[in-house]
Amino acid sequence: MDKAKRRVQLMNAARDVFVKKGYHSATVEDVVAHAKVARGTYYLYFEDKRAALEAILDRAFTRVGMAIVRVDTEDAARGMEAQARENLSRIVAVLLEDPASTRLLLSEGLAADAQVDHKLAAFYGELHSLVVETLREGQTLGAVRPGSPDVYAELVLGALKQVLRYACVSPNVARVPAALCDQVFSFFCVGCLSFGDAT
Amino acid sequence: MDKAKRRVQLMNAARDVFVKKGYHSATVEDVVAHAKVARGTYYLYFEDKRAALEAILDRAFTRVGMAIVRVDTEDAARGMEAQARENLSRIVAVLLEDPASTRLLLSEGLAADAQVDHKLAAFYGELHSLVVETLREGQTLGAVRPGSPDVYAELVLGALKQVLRYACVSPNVARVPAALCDQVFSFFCVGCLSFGDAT
DNA sequence: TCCAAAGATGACACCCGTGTCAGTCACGAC
DNA sequence: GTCGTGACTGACACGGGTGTCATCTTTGGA
Repeated sequence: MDKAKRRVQLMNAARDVFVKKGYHSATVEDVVAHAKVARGTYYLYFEDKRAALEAILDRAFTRVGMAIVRVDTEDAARGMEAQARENLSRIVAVLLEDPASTRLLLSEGLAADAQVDHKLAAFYGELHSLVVETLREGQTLGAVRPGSPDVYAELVLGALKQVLRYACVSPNVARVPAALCDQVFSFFCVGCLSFGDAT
Repeated sequence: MDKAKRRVQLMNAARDVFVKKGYHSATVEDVVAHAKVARGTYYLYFEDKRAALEAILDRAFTRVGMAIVRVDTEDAARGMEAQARENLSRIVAVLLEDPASTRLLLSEGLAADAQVDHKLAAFYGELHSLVVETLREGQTLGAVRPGSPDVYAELVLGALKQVLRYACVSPNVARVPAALCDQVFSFFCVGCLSFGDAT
């Protein structure tokens, strides 16, 4: 088995173990047991326990990054709404492809190692900025309602994160990603309450 | 200093330390140092490290629980919209009162101890059920748009959690809770995108 | 003033996970 | 066949955090 393969094998074992037991309760011993490999082997591929988690997250970052395409306001052929909608389904599709990694990606907070937390925070920070910028632009074009873009960004990202976490945990929801995306998108467009316009 | 006071003192010290260093990197030593007390004293008030976190969360659960008032569909004097809005501001107010505890409450996931995670999951599970039930009732009354109540519940809770986490971390946003609540409520009512109705 | 009881202390022993490293194994080259 | 290289192994030593407990301190009642 070549080096890259083994590394991936260890990453996937780590991913599964981390999801199952939680990063902290999981031991390197658990990981190598799951990968059917000796403890020493792990350290040939990763510096320490954290390194595997970082590798898993980096892989997830890359995947998500590739799924995001900036909305082109000039492209008349594909309306902004359609582009936004497609972005959403692409992102959802990518994240549901590997639910275990997604769960790790979404377990932000006081969770893991300080260094990893920092990395996650940076990722979400960039995401936040991207969304804020997009929303701001949308506001000048009248496609986004007035209001603080920062707050909107948190609302949108939070809703999305939570629903994806939910979908990754109870996979029956994830059976029909299209339906999920539709409801999420409609939620962003018209909310869920039908009281009069509540500005 | 009486027993109850000291217990609260230790809880608050633990809360601050846990938020600052993260639950796992924080040691009991850190907690007692912050509380200006000896290590042994801690164990007079809590069985182990986890117990303090559990106590903090229990306190937070209670506070949130008291802030939630079931919407009375019969009460003509106070419309449902007003009641919902008041619920929102009450909850936000309570959570912003003690940002540190709130951050711990919101750090769901693969984070802390398995037992604590279980407790948190149960709390959010109940919250989810409550929201789902409310939304379902709202749908029969035409106050909630059609769509899966489960998905709506996750979207609403996720958005709320994220925006509150944000407010607890960067307190400048929390300066005007009323404005925050307004934007959140409007988000739930009409979304943030103003494309045509996107069902 | 003295004593008892409750509260507080911190040195200590234990545990458990980590990371290392000297040795084994498998495989391809000659 | 045998030699060399690179992957793999797992026993071991180390470190750091936990929880305990024998001892000290404080308080308040007699």
